[in-house]
Amino acid sequence: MVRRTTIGDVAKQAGVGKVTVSYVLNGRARERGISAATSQKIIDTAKSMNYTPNVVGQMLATQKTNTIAVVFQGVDYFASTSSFIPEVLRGVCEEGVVQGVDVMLHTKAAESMEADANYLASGRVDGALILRDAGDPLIKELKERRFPIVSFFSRPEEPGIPYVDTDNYSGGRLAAQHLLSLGHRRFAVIAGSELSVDATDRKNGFLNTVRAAGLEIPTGNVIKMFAPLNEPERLKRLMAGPDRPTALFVWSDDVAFQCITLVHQMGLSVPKDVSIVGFDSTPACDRVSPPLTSVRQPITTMARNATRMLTEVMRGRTPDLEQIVFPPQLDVRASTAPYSNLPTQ
Amino acid sequence: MVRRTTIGDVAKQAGVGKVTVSYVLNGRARERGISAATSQKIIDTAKSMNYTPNVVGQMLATQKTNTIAVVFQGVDYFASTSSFIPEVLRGVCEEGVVQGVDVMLHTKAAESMEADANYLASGRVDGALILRDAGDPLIKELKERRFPIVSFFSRPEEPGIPYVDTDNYSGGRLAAQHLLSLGHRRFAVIAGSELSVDATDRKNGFLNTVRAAGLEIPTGNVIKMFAPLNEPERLKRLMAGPDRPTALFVWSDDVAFQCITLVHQMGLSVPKDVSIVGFDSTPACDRVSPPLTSVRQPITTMARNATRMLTEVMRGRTPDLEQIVFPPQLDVRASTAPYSNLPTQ
DNA sequence: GTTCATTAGTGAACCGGTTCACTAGATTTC
DNA sequence: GAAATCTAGTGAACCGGTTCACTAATGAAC
Repeated sequence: MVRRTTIGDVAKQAGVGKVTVSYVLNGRARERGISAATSQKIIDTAKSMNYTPNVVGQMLATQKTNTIAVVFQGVDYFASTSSFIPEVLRGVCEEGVVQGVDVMLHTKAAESMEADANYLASGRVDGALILRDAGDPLIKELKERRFPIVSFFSRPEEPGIPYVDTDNYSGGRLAAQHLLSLGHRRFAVIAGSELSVDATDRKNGFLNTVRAAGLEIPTGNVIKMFAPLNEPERLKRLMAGPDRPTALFVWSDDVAFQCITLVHQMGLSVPKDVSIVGFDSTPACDRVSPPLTSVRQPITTMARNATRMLTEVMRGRTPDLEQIVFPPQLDVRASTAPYSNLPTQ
Repeated sequence: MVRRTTIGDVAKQAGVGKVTVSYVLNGRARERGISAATSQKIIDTAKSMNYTPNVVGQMLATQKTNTIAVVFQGVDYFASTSSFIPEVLRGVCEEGVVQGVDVMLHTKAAESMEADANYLASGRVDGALILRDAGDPLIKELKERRFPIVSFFSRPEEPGIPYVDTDNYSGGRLAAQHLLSLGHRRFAVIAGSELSVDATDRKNGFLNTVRAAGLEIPTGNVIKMFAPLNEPERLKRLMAGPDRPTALFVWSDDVAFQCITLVHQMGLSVPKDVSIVGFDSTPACDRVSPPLTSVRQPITTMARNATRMLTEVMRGRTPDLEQIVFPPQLDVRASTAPYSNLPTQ
């Protein structure tokens, strides 16, 4: 990199003080009573010298970086095959452009929570969008340090933290209602981490709705599974049993895709032998076979809202809403069908 | 945000000059002949005051941000349903952690190339990974400004620019050889942008290999298509014709997925009526039906290499290799089958 | 012909660090 | 015992901007 022209160079060239250059280039000429002639001269000089202000200098002086960080649970979040991540990032980036903030990816292999907190609060970013489990200590720590954060796709345990989320409980209920109305009576739930309030809400929404219909789901039919599938055996055993469920509610599309594959491997048919409902309803649902019925959350919109909310918090305004909770919708595709007790022919 | 403790606060508390604090905390105590006692006192004081250096101050003083930007063609890159983007980002982030650099997403709605260049060269990042068409003026401009860049997943037109890419021509050849060996004789190529050297290489590798086998591909059978599919009609018309191709080579998985859907919609079967080969071989290939045969490039590895290369360029070292070109591999899945002239039953 | 207001612009401090050149005292060398 | 070296540490400049408080010159008011 060659040495860049500084504000001082421009000032010298234009024959004014660098203060004046600063005011003019920041559009505060009128307010400071800088004459039109001087303004023009400065603008011309700056242009001819190809001057662009050094952003780091500005950051230090203004104590603002105009940058936000996106913090996921970990780097393996990027390993998912659904388009959840890209859609989140698209929303963040789009709104970031609107709000004039840059987006930084924070995926440090967090040796410690302290390290993460120090990193974020070290002045490099003005705020952070956080996708972490509800009780994550990082959230609490940052709140104590008064560092601006917005939790998204996760309703935090800690009170007083702004967040953007889907009504996951209703999402679980939608899935249950759909499967019940198709005549299903034996269910299994593939649940996510019990640390995630969101995954838990989905599960509970489903379970309670089924119970309200007078049915029971044996505890053995509630299985915890992540992508990449940790222990497919439990699901396999369950699906091989005599009273195997005829319908599965899976906490995420990504895991649902893998369940389809697994069920197919067992020689069962979806949806003839078993109906499957996923969660997220990303475009990938249309590409799998059979296309996956899934509870949709408006990922990009949610990400945009979270970003806007964060910029408001950063600017010291209390946002209009401290929480935004989106209602989910059910996208019915081909992976669910009416219950039939006819065996696969 | 509360006012944070500065290096001056620590110095005062410890009863030393702030210079001393700086040296000690940067591990240069020995080198500067600071006594062990003083060192320890400073370290203890810093810890007890919860001091973490202000990164922006460090950036300004050292003239280094230890941050790199990732620049895609545009924000719509994030709209793809294959896991290309997350895998790229995973590679970049993983290697970023190793190299100690932060990762910034640059997706400004580039009003002008100048604006992009100014943004990147404004001192906020030390270098950039660029995924742009070969002839993109941004690449040329940044090179002229001596701004450190590495092009990845694209072989730039401009000479002297380090890049990491796949041997796309060979990739096209692999696809052709596979389909030829299956007995196919009538092909179509779904090509990407003619501005992309990479997409063009893939196409040419395929076409030339087919020609070398003594076969011709009518120009009408080479169709340009992006995701989301711009004009599916041409492909539809082609597939409805009497001499419809029995094998398709598609420049990207994402578009290939959509081709499968489209072909299915026409009532044709994959691979019985038509074999399809994609490019990238992302994990999503296993989830679609039929699983997509695809030319694999090691996306995450490539991203990691590009990142490491960029940090070397940033640090003024000429990297060991100015270009890294990975050999592609063919992952045969179920979307390709031997040619048969039996109609679908 | 003072006083007051306006216009046009600047000096110096500040943001929070890093680093070079230098010093004061203690010890070693010859 | 004077010079040289070593030890432990610091002052001041610098990175590139922003902003407050102030000034000097001009014109208007009474």
